[in-house]
Amino acid sequence: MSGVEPNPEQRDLIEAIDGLYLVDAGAGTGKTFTVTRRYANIVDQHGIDPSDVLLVTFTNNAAEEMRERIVRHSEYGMRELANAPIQTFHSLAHDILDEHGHNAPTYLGIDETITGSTRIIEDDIIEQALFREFIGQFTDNHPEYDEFFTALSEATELLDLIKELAAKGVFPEATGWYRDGESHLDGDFEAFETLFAERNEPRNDGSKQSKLRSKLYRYGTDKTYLPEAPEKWEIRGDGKQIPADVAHQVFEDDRTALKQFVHDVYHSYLEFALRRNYLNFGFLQLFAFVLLCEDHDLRERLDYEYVMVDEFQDSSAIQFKLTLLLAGTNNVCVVGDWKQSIYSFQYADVDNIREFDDRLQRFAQELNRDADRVTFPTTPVDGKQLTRNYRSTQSILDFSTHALTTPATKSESLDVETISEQITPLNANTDRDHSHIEALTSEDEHEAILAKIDTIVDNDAYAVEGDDGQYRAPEYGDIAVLTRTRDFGRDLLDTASKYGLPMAYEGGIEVFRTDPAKLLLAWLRILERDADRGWALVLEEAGYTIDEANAIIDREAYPEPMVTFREDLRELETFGGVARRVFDRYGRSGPTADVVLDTVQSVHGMTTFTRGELIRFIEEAIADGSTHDVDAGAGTNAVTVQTIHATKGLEYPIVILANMNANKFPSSGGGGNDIAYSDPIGLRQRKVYSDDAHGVPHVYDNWRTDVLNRCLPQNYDEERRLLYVAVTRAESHLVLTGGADPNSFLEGLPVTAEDVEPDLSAFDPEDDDHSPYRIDVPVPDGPAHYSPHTFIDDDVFEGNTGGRGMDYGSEVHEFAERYVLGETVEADNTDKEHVKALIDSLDGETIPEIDAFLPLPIDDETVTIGGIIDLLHVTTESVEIIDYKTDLTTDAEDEYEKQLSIYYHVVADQYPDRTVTAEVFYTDDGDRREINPLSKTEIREMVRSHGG
DNA sequence: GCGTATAATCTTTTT
DNA sequence: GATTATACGC
Repeated sequence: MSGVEPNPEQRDLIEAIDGLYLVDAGAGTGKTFTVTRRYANIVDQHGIDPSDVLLVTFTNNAAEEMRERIVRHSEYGMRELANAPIQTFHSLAHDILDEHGHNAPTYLGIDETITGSTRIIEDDIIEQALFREFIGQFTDNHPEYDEFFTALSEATELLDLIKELAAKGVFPEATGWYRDGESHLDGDFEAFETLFAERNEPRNDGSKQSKLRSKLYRYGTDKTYLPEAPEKWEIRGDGKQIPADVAHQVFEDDRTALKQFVHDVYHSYLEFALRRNYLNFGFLQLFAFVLLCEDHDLRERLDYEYVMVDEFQDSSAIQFKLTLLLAGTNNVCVVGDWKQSIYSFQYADVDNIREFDDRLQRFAQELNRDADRVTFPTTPVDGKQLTRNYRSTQSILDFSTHALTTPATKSESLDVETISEQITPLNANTDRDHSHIEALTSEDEHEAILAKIDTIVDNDAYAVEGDDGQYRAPEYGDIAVLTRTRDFGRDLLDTASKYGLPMAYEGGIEVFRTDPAKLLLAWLRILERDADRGWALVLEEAGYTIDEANAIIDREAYPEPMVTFREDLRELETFGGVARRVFDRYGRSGPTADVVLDTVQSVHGMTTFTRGELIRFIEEAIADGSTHDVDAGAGTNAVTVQTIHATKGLEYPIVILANMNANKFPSSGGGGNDIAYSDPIGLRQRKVYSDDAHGVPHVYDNWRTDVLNRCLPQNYDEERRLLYVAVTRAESHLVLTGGADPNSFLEGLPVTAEDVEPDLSAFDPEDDDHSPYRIDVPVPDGPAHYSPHTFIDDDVFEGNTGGRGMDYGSEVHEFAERYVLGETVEADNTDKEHVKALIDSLDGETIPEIDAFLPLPIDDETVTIGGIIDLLHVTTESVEIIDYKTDLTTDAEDEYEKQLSIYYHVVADQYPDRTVTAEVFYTDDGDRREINPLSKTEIREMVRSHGG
């Protein structure tokens, strides 16, 4: 990070506060620093107050960081800035609607209102579930649209389309489209024709057919077209190009019915959402835009004296327009870096920054068509640059520019010169440049990465700069592995844990693909119809072999405790309750389980799902791989694994860019939607429903859309920008890795990949996660209602410490725990020696200090009794519960069995397949005594008689 | 050696 | 759906 004093470029921007600015701020150039100082400079002016200055960021975290840093450098304190408009577009839109948006929907002919209780749906899969419910109603009410639904493979495609239209500013009114929305749906023939002509140019000086003609080779293959569709030879022509008039033929199509259909779905869904009292992120911006557009008084009241937008390359069309509506003067400053625009799937439009001037004029004109909405002059736009990079060495910066000019496929040709001209070169702030920029490939890429990490850690050749400016050998925490896909990261994490290398995954994970979710799904399936698939997983989890499980399922002779558990679950009224009980039983109380629980509970809260529908919901969530953020609780010194998208804005001394493999990065393909939209071609349907000559319904493919799709060039620019983002995270060293089939990025970048055979002999795979003895015992979700000690007669302990002091017991217990964990501890008294001898004598696995609890239905309530098991001795056949008794009481098993019975049932319920025993271990004389566990009924009696 | 036709193989990111 | 590898013809 830059020092306390801004450099001249930064100072220039900090001081230029009046007027329109487009700032090209490359990676690591101290953007946040400069923006916060500029903000401080603006509010330090006489007569300007934080409420006059809008500062937009794209994440809430970024907003908070900005706020904190401004506090440090302006005369304002946190309290004064707490309500200042430093926020995301979404939260700003939310605030505006909250305060003034009650009737905003009426501008679109919707009678519903937005209230303080209108919720914001953040979870995609929940919105999808609601949307399916909506579509169910819609199809019932609109049989006239049946043919569109017949041609649609998945209803939620319509939701994606609606979100895209909302992000581009295309909204429906009661009848027709808001403002000039419809023109977007009709596309732009001229723009299309340009693309078409480009794609249709013959190659190799006219000797080779055009790309377009080559692509149309498969026209009609595996397709059914209506009879009036042209033949393949008519479309392709007989020369090197396809006939020019094909452009007209495919573009001109009657889209009236399709537009009407999309309009009605869109408008009804807006009504549905408001009726159900929710909005998604896109609708938030939609209504804020409409409100600011229509309510001139409000717009003038709300507008800001100064507007700054950070990370402008991440903005969508609607956000650009919102910026214009919110600016009261031309004191508008947008800051960003087109090279880091990687969020197009979130409707970010890189041309907002790359073609800033054009868009500014066009949007302002559009908005001013019927009223003066953009009241300030939109020229001149002053360009500024930040070119001093405080993050990386010069060799990494030089390397990074190649990322933007490397072909993504073997055949892609790029205009390297034109691209290079658009890149503002960055200069490293440091003269030191000892960077390793390396590449490797290996059949076993995961192992090769681990071996590489092992080479790097503690190696002075890969020295990194410490906090004190001194160079030191790297540690695990200095390294980040970045990947294109989550899957690769997760697999790598598994491999790392196998070899005991500290590694943590940060970012969203596919929560529903995790263990807790699968267990929940299994039990829901069992509840629903004793489904074999459910039992199979539950039995496997309990340690049954596949053969044993199959036998049990065939005979429907399910283990007693499991049947009891199933009946317990039946009693529960909510899905959240079922989920909680399942997670409790399996001791899944981590953050992942929490997220699953939250999601299930909110599904229950927002929808009217039956159990069957919930099962389908989870199945779909698994299939979708929908993700949620989970707090992974990363270790202090561990290698970070992230997707490239998740790593934006961060930096690491050493970056390993992994999974540089064909078909992975960049990924190829991507299926077509049944209803698609793009700027030049507008709204299109890919399939058309029609009756054939015999009156039998058939779905036909739309030949026009088939040709149109092939006219749109495949564009890998964003993949290159992703590559660029990954490379520019590195401060000092960079390693690129690939597998057996490396991609063309790895082959095209100026670095030679060495093929390696990973040597992992240095690793000691302790592998305790994969022990055959592994056992998980349920841990309490909160404080237990009772400790087992409650039931033990106090007289047993009375005066039996033998003068050794009250802490003696804890000392022995602690010794035992540490000894089991393999720490070096000294047995300095006879009790400890006895404990040591005991532990040494046990084969299999020993697990110390395990929380255990037993939920026990008693009368109308569930009483939970919980405690800590001192030691579990586990083999593949048996589990032995051992409780150390350090007091001098002997022959007290009758009392101790009350305590150990609790533990016994917890473990026995969990592992019906193993022989479970419980015993006390008198540490004073090393005597072991097995107890006879009380039955659950006896325990119930015990609790009742105790007054519980 | 070059161009065209055909078959085989892969298919994501998240505020 | 798109790329790449391969077969085949000129």
